Amino acid sequence: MAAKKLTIKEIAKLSGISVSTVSRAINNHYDISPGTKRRVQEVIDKYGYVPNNSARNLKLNDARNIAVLVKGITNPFFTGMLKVFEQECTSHNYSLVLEHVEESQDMTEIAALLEKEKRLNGIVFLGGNPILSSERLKRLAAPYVFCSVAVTDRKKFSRYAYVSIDDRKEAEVVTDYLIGCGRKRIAILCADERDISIGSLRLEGYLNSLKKHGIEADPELICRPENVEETYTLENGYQSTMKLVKSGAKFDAIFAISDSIAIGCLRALRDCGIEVPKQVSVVGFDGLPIGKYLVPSLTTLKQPVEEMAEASMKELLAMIAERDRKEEQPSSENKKTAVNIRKYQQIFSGTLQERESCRKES
Amino acid sequence: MAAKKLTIKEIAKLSGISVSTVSRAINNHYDISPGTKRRVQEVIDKYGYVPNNSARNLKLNDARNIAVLVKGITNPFFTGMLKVFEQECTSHNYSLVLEHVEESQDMTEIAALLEKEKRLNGIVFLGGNPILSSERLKRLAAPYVFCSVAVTDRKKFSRYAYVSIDDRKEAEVVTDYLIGCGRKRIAILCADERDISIGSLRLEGYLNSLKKHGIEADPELICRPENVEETYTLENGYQSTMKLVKSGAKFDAIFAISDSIAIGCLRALRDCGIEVPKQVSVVGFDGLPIGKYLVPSLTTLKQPVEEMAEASMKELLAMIAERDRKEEQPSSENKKTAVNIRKYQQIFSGTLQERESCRKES
DNA sequence: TTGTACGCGTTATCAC
DNA sequence: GTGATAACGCGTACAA
Repeated sequence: MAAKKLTIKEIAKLSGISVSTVSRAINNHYDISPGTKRRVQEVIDKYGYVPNNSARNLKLNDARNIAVLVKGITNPFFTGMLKVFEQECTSHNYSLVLEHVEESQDMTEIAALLEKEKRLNGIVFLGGNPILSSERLKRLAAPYVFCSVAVTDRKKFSRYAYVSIDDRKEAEVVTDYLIGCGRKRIAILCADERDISIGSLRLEGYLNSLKKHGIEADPELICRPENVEETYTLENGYQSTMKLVKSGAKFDAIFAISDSIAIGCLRALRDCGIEVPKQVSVVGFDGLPIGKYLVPSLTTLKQPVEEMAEASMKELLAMIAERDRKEEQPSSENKKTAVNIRKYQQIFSGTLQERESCRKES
Repeated sequence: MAAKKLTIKEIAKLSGISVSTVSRAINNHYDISPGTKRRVQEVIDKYGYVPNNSARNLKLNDARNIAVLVKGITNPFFTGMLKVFEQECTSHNYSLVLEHVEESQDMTEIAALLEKEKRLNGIVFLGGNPILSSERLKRLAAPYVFCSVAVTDRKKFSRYAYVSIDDRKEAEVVTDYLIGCGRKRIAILCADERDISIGSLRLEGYLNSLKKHGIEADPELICRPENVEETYTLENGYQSTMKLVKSGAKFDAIFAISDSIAIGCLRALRDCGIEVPKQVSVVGFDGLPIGKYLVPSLTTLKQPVEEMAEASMKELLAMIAERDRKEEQPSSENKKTAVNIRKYQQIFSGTLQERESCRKES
């Protein structure tokens, strides 16, 4: 009755075989006879033995852990990615360590701690701003990849692997589109002034487009959240729009820098008796699945989330493999510098999905 | 330059103090002088030492891991909970191991493997159906709690800790409400016939309500998904509604058993030129934040997601603490049976949120 | 208050 | 092809 802990030693005893042979059987070593292997397997199955990962990790110095550090876990934009990360980890026999990072926290700091604590094999930085302590980053032993982090300055990122879209360009596409639809007074629901992440990039794209078309940017139409905890939320979209309407500013289109903001915006316009797209066109950003089902359905710039998540994982796994290879045959070169050497950088393209919230007639 | 691995031994050497004392310093033992403790801390800070968790786990036989097994990770209903789980884990110094379980997979099977592999301290079963291999469940050494799992049969669950709502009752509340609004021909967008989870419970609640009010259930109005991979999705709501409308059946209200389904439904009605709530009232279930912002805003039954997640974690942590206590002072009783002995079971109440998608006039 | 020595469960290296 | 044993990094009983 005493629930004796099942260890490899126990299994060895029960099967009348030495621990080393049992270990060989478990790990599919080449130098083991099919017969003994089968015998060991039978005992293992019978008692339901599962090796202790902690011991294994300690010995192998490999925990097979991949961490995903995400800023804003409730952001639906990340939800679709999370599933991909989880699947990729599982299929490659890694565990996914999910860590939510507060808005105010430094991702690199948490990563540094986590890396040592959990012996991470790799790290995905998901979302957030590009305030990177390159000092700390340099010290990370594990390969890492930035996914959907605002690449404000490519030079600054030149040493890192990242997967993202070109926020500036895509925001310009969106604005171009609105202008092409005949809109002249385009408001933007953007981020806080202190934002130095995708918020500022998308604003830049908007401004670039206006400039290109000879339209002067009107400060009245640049709406920033006030006293709002989180930018990319329904509530912020609602409040910002309300404020815009109440300001009395004239506008015939609104560019919301995320779909969540756009959805809140649509509701606010409705509450103000403003018809979409008859009086005002609205465009979102992200391409959340729900956009298609809204009334009116939401014109938006779709990001290829699954593909981006897949690309991130693929690259991370490749970097991990590369590093393992390097470590096996240590050459004269310094290992440290070789870790993130691939510098894989992929900018995905978004696609504008034209739907009801935007009217084309000028 | 050689990146020597930082171990407790290294720190000991660098600070001229023995390993055990360093260990004591790290773990805040009582029997250490403030002076040496400070000295050790300085060295640790200087070199950025972080203890190796694998070794620690192996020694303590405690990995401080809590696993969340979730069926349908992309379901927005779970997203809000995930954040709470993550926060609770972090604040109690546990790591969250997130594991997505495929629709067809057996959660208990995965739990059994994961438990041994990761030396889990506790398990949260999130969502999914109540097909439980009680044999396997009994074998789980770690405490576990079911969160938002359909409690079809309280007797069957009497031995487990769970947190949920009374799906049957709440669905009845929803249907009662529609009837109270003067609706007589109420369609339900429900789950597949094989469903034995919340889908069937909510259908039961619907049927109970009709019966109570002397309304005969019309098979034409019970809409089940066809060839749909996932039930609780926007697309399923859309398709089911389209089929209902095309069937020619007459109805003046629709009860969608989840908000996602309801949102798809609203869009389908719109595409069919059916006005909500003028011609048809629509009610959802779950209380997703987005419901408030839809046009029309969605009447729905709100589940207290955060509270439910908090309650689940609180209970799980309590069970873990209890078990630790028991193990320290092993009495005559069998440990095994004591593990999940608390049997904490909490049924939360939902709240009906009345909004635009439902009209009250009869 | 501090140091020494052992063991946690596993894998790899070496004999046989 | 198989078995004995050292080592991974840490915490702790025990000795000092």
